[in-house]
Amino acid sequence: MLIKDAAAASGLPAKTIRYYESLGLVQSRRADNGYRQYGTRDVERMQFLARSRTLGFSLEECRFLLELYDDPGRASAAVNELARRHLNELDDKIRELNAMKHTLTGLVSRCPGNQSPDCAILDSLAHG
Amino acid sequence: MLIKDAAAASGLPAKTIRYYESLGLVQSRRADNGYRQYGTRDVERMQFLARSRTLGFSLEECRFLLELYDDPGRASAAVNELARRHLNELDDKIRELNAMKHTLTGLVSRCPGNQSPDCAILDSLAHG
DNA sequence: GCTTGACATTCCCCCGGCTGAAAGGTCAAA
DNA sequence: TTTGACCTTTCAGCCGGGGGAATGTCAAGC
Repeated sequence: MLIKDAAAASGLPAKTIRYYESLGLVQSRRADNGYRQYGTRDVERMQFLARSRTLGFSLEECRFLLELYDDPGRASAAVNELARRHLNELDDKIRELNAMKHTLTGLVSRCPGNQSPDCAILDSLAHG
Repeated sequence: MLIKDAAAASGLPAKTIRYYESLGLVQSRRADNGYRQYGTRDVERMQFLARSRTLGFSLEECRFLLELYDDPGRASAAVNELARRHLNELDDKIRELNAMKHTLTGLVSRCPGNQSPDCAILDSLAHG
């Protein structure tokens, strides 16, 4: 299977697959012409990465998750711990975005949005 | 006022002030020795930028907001429109993070987190 | 007068996670 | 044989800065 088909099968762009290979997250055999060759196993690894990224894990976290996946002697506690840490980061980001949203929503409601220059948003940005 | 004091007064790191200057978001006079000199006006501009960034606006959006702020002939509609667009982006990001959170929360609750290798999180990453 | 330390300057590299472009090699079909 | 769709590598850039090197400036203390 060539990279384009692996990309279609995994959902990762071909460019991203090459990038992940440069980071050692994916391996590839090479055909005689130098083209990368992938099998089912490789595509599954890419899907694992794609799903991990969808959940917001960093590439280093993905690397760790793959290592755990490959290790039959793993303790699920290690996975659980990583996931909980990540959940906390997600909560932090969600809180931060909600704070932005609530502040901005209030400001937008007090900005007339017409042809006059008076604007609560600019006033707030300028003077706190 | 030297850059360190402007940093303390505005909340922006000195390094960030120089970076914003390189982007044309902030100006500076120079003393004879080449040091940047800032006045109240400059610090207010930095605070404007700091607050805009706190609300999640990109630097290009900040540039636009500053242009509007400087333009006495502005229509508040332009500000309102930008703010609403940004609110939509915030909503999109919040939704995305919440989707991650909900999926991951479910997986974490089904991962024992003990010494056994069986783990719903890894299972889900591996097989969807 | 001299040293010390805290400022300041410019410069370029690094982070994450890609994405695009350039310049070329390979291969099947028309 | 030529086209076009693949493939390869390498380099550069995006955003929003941060780190650190090498060097300049200046006030305070001895």
